[in-house]
Amino acid sequence: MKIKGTLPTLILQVVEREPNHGYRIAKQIKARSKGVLDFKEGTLYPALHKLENEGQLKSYEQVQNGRTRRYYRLTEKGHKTLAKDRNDWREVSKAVTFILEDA
Amino acid sequence: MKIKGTLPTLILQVVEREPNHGYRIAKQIKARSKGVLDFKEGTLYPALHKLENEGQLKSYEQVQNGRTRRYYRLTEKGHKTLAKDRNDWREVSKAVTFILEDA
DNA sequence: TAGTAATACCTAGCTAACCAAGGTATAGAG
DNA sequence: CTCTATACCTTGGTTAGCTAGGTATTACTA
Repeated sequence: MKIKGTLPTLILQVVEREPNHGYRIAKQIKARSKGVLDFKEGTLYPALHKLENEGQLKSYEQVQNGRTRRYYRLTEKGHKTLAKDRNDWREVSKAVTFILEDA
Repeated sequence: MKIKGTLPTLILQVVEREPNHGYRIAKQIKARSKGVLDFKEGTLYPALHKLENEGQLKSYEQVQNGRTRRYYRLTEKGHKTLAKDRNDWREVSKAVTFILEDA
C-alpha cells in the first residue's frame, strides 16, 4: 500500500514553521515521521518547483557556510492552501480509517 | 489535495464482510464514507481486475433477478494483504497527521 | 592526501492510479 | 415508450512518485 498525494501539503507545513531549503525539508519530513515518509529527491524538487510555479511558495537564494542554498517561504496563497489541505486530510483520513476499522 | 492509493485496500475491506459485485462495492465505499470517497467506474473495474489477477480476489458469476453479476470474494492471500494494508494505513496516516498537526 | 560520505541541487524516463468520456445491455418506474 | 438506475467494460489522458542518472561542494577518514 502506497499513499500518494500528501507531499505538497507536507512541504507547505514544514515551510510554514520557517523558511527552509529543499534538502532540509525532505530530511525533516523523514525525521518527523520517524522514517515512515521518505520522499526521494526526484520527487521533492519537481514538487517544490510546481508549488513555486503555482504561487504557493516563493524562493530565494541564500549563502550559508560558503554554500548557496535555495530557500522557500510560504506565500499568502500557500497559507490558505495549507489550511484547506489540512481539512481535506482530516476528512479523507477519517473516512478511510472509518471503513478500514469496519466501524 | 487528492489522496491516491487506498482503493485496493478499501475494496478488500468491503469484500471481506461478504462477497460482493463491483457496482455495489463502489456504492458501499461511497456510502460508508458519507460521500467523501467516490471512485469512478473507470477506476473501479480495472482495480478489481488487477486484484483478481494478483490472486487477492476470486470472481464468479451469479444470476440475480434475471441479471448476471460478477461477484468477488476474498482469497487467503487477499486476507493477508488486507491485514498488512490496514497496518500500513495506520502507520502512514498517523505519520501524516502528526506532521500536519505540528505535534 | 586520496577517497568517501554527506550535503545540495537538478532532469529524463518510467510506472501506476485515477478520471473523463465513451460504449453495451437490462430492469423498473412513469 | 422513455428515462433512470443498475451493471459491466475500455481507451486515452494527467499526475505523483521512483529510479537512475548528472553536477558540485564540504567534511570526515584512512
